[in-house]
Amino acid sequence: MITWLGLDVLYIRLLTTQLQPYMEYNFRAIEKKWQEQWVNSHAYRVKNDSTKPKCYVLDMFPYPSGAGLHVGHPLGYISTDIYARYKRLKGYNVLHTMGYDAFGLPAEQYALETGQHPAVTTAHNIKTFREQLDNIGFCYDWSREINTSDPAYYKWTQWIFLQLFDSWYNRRTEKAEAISELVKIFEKEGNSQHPCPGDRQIQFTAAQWKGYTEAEQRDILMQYRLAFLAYAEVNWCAALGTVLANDEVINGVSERGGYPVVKKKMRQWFLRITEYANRLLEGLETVEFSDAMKEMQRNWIGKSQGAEIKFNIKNSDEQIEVYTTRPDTIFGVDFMVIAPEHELVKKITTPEQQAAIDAYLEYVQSRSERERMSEVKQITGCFTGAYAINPLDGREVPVWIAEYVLAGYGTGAIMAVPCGDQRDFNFARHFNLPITNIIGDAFTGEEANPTKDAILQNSNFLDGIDMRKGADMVISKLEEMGIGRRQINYKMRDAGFSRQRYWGEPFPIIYKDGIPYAVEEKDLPVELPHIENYKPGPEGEGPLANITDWVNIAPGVKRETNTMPGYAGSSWYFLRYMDPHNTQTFADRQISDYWNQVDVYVGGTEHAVGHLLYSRMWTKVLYDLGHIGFHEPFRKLINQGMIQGSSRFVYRVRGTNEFVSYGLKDQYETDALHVDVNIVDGVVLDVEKFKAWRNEYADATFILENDQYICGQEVEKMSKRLFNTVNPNDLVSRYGADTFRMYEMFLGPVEQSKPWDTKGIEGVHRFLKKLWRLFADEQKGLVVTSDNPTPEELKVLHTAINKIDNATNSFSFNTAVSAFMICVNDLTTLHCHKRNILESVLILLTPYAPHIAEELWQLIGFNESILNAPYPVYKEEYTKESDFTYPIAINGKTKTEMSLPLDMDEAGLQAAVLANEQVQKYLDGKPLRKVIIVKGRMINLVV
RNA sequence: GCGGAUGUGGUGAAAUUGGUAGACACGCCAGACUUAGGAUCUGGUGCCGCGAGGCAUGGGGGUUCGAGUCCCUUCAUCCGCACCA
Repeated sequence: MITWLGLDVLYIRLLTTQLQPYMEYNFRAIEKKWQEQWVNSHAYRVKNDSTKPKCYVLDMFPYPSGAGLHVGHPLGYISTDIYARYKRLKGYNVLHTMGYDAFGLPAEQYALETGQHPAVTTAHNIKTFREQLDNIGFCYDWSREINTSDPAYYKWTQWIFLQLFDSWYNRRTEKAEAISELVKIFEKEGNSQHPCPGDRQIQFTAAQWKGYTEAEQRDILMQYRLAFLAYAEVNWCAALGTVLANDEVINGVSERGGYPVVKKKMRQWFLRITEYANRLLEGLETVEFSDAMKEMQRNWIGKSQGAEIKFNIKNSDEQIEVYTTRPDTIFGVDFMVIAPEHELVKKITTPEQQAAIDAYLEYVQSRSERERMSEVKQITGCFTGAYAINPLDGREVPVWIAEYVLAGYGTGAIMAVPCGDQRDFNFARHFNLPITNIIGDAFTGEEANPTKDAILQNSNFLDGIDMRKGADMVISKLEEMGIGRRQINYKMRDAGFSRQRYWGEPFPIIYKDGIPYAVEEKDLPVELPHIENYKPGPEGEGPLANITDWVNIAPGVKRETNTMPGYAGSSWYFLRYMDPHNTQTFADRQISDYWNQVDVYVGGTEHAVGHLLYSRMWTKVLYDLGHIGFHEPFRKLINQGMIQGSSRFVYRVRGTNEFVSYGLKDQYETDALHVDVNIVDGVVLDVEKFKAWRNEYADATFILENDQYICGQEVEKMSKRLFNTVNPNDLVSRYGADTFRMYEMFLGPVEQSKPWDTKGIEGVHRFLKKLWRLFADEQKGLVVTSDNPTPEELKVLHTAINKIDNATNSFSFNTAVSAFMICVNDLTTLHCHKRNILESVLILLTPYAPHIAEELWQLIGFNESILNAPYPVYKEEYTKESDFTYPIAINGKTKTEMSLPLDMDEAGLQAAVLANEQVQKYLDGKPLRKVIIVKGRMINLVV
């Protein structure tokens, strides 16, 4: 009987699907069909010229990691995809592209462990990423795909590096200029007009310049170049024979293996980004970044105004130069602190203190910079035995070294004013140093007071003077005495640009007798040689140093063996998309003039100070040198929030293979173990899948509650290691790309971070099915009519147009999705199947759910793709109301409401409200004190 | 320690300029249809209260006729960092 019926139903189903093959929402078939169609018709090819206005919409391109794409990646990609499609419908020529930031440490690390060449794993990972991206139906112009590890791409990364190498920053014209121009200046007038940014001590006349050897001249030029060589400390791990990133060092030992890590000075490349500090700061005024983002960049650049002051050392010819933002506090200086790395340490330490200083230096050597920054409560330091002399009153104060003063900032030395600076105060307390109070009652003796508004005391000629005024007086006095000067300082440091690694861009630099020269342009790219062994070279050099045939070009001629850091390729990739196949230049000037700035750039905040500052700097350099016509790369920036993982836990009873459900776990001694979120439905574990998940769990037993195993949960970073990653492919195959796209948007504002939760996806899927039913009925087939729409239907449509247009334009995609739902719900209630209404709905929907929109568009008879349809225009006349339901409040609390004409004036409204019985009841005869009427908003009666 | 962000129902969230807090969803409850349903549809759902009503946007204070929104203060959570003088 049951079989009979079942077969019967099946038969009818088959019959109907054969007769009306498209009448149910078969998203799998629809999405596959249109994705193929779009590829075949080159639907997303973009031309570099058009009569339409241009719009450049860009994602931060991904590093193709082995873990593949997780649901966090597409959040930003879907946003830009919607925006790009929206702008296209609005009549723009839209550049929307994707590529891969393919150089990086993980691939090299993997190669070290497995012997697999990074090029091979990278290519494999890119393939995976591409498949995952294609699944979601993005409108990228894939003919413009780029890969930073492709020689055809990094040829131009190297070329731009050479532009930096061949340039200097002219502080007079405030822009980068060719080194050859600088040489002409030196030949004419020496460097008196252009003090050396790398070393202020360097001063010479034209005659002296001409007398220098080539080596000497090039040494000097190196101090001016925007890409330059200098010595800097790196984290050196002797046991691993390699240099480590800060991340890889934990508590002074290597993360891998736990070997000791010390600092080692190495000659490395730097970018002189500090010369651009002020322009990077000013440029922020011209771009649309969030205030938070601008604030972070400003803080990173860290412009401060202050003074440099020289202190003599007692019984010595040496001087300590300090930078301070508070010259007004100079009479409150109770001691000096210099960085342990400071070159003066050797010179001024007294014999009695030598042993203590040596011991302290050894201690500092073991401390990572990160530790020195974050461990504030631990106060350490050591007295050098030397005394500095306050230049204004001759007071002698002890000179200490301490790790809280860093060599890289300012002059690497500070004058300590314990009554005004908390760190100095703590230091003085800890070492029992006397504290001079120069701010009277403002200083309690219990903590420092960094005020700028006190009246100075105990301050010699500044007594009774306001601090702000005092600062100026001190600077003038010091300048007069020739021992100090006003100085603007930036906390940003020059950017380290060398990595002792294999998987990065080789430098286009050769050394002749130790002097660096640029590789000729015609010899670019300097290709990364293929190697079999990824082990580091001698003395911490990169693996390239091992390839002697490659390194040694001729006797006395060697290649640079460092490679460029991860951010090299990403600092200019947005330019390459414009003209990706050009072999003559990185991007044709006419084409980059056409596309100009990226109009909207979307990516995570983690790049706030790295990538975004570097790419802004590179853009400015290329602009200065005349290669492009704009000096800020990104006109508008949207920061997508981080999708966090929502981890699930099972609780194993200690020493057994038995797992106890969350609610009962406290009755046992258990260990919490991460379990793959993909085998958990909500918090309910699929026990069978769990057993199959890993061999060790095959025989697992369970203590259930209500016949279910309930998992614990916690929000953590989404990571393969925590088994909380969700692959978009799984969701796409279950619900379709359109549902997935809309669900990611429906989750909340793009900018907001939130844990991933698949729960609500059903609601979005239901919405699309409901939309489908406005067009087609499984039994009756297509139900769209040509009837004229009613005012009510037009109102629903135009309310939706208005809301969705505005929401899309302002990246408020979550509210747009809800507007779609409201629209479809309303049309369903109205039984509206009219093409006049539905056509517009489909166009509105195209950016969000392009596959279903295109399918229905074709179903209702269009031959042309919906991708180029004209965006509906909102007409206010359809949504206008004549009445408004006023909330009536008494003393600010809403008590009732009244529907009144919108054009009624205030007097009329007041009369109508007071005449209302309900209102009279609430007023209860109390005298009216005030009536507040906001037309079209609310009415408030104050009694 | 510094910098940035975020706190609204059981959950994700919504709320132009200060003007009806909780739209839209998820979940849950009840019901309809159905052999069945992880399908579809209808109704309900912030909290307390039988009710009138009261209370609600992390806590406390303030400005205002009116505050999720503005100001002060405080707590919690997340992210970043180079103790930046």
